[in-house]
Amino acid sequence: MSEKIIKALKNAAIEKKNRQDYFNIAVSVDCVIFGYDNDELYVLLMQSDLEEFQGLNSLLGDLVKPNEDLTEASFRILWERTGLQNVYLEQVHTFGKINRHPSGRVITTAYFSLIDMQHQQLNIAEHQLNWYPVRKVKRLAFDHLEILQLCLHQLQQKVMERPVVFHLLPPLFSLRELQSVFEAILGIELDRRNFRKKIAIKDWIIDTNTLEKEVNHRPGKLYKLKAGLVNNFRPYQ
Amino acid sequence: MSEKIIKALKNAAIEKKNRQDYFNIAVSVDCVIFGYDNDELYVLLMQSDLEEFQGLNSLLGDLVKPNEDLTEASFRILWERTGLQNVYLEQVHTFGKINRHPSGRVITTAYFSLIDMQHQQLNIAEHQLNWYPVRKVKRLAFDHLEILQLCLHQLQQKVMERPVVFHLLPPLFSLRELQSVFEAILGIELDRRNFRKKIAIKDWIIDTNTLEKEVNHRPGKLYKLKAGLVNNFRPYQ
DNA sequence: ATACAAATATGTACTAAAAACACATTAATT
DNA sequence: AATTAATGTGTTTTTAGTACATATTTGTAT
Repeated sequence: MSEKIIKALKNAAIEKKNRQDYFNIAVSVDCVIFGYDNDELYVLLMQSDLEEFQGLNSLLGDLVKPNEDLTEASFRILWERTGLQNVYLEQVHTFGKINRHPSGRVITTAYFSLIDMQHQQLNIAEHQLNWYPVRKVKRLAFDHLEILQLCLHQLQQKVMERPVVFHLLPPLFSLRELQSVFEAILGIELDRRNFRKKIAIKDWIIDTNTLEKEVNHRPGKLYKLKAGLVNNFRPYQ
Repeated sequence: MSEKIIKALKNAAIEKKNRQDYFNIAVSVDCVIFGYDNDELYVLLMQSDLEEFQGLNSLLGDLVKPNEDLTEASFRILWERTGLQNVYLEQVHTFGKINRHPSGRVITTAYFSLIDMQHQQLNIAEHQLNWYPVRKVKRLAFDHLEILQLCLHQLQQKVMERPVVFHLLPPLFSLRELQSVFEAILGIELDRRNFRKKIAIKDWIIDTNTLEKEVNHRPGKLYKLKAGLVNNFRPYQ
């Protein structure tokens, strides 16, 4: 982007008519909010009440405000719709097809977010949000299914390389739970012994010398994430 | 994105005043165009004639038109500025900081592109474009240095996994040239024997049973990319 | 024509990582 | 005390990656 834009913008500031030609694409963000519970990966969706998409669910999204960073907009959405702060967010892709939105030209930047749905208390009811198992989601409004699939794919790519899955778990977790999260995300079964070896090498977690409670079998050791490994947080306010 | 946007858009269509609140972010694309020549990775840059960035170079970019896909916009820029069609393009990231552009709110989606700068004939002169060795680029206008670095990083991540480097080479190339491209992108030296083994396993290239010409030493065999491996092309018109 | 220089071409031994696989241990339940 | 259902750990095998040396081909200089 360069002098061509500069001229366009300066002209736009002067000639109101021209302005319409350059400022007529709306910008939104959409959040794919992943959660994990009981060996299953979930995504948080809302009912679309748009005629065109009657009965379909959609991702949580909103237009970006003029004085708002893209990332800020995503944090705001999470805050407004779920009451959550300090959430892990990662940009994935920007979708820009001309007719992707029935009501006008809207480009959207997709983020995915990982939250501990078991222990974070969400204000789900008041915004008609619900958790759905990712593998059962077959249709969504807009191009949101494509967005969901790409975000899942990106998560799958990343999950063994970077310590991100811990955002889906409570602060203390067993190796069994950790393995289940990986299996839910990757959609495959893993060998327990090899998995533990791999995790040990990564040096992501610390043995807390405490044990699971309230399980009806031999309790597993509880681990926590090593400090200083995660920095992609940002509170909304 | 959902009913909230719908309402906003429908209101916007009716109330002109409101419209300004939603359609006041400009959208641009910026292209990081990589080329390769003589053991060096280059990037195509233009002079910024914006006062704020006097004497600095910038990437090639432009505002996205209301009736234009993001990808189309990138292909258009490449076509308009270089005369090239059938170029490899890949979206990398969208940059949305509020003050990233001195003349107004502009979010930009970055793409990188790989072209064969030795054999494609570019209309470089007429738009004051020049090739610069990537490793020597220390400053750019706007946030373009950050964009360049992220695109390079993404290219580095991708290069061993997917057959993309071939876009930087002519249709026939020697293993020596191929290795040099990898070395230029990754910024490290590779062992010739191990490199060849790795490439052989990937099954990306075919021996054409022809030899290099006009080299003042023993000529190497020429190879070509296997058919059907590349599908991310799109002509602009 | 011969020797030399500069590149291509290729194979093997060693090391590290990944995959396959089995048995002992703990705590709750009966 | 025996049973059940999980946790916890180690070894072998296979695969992939790294380090490394010599023969071959062509052009050039003598």
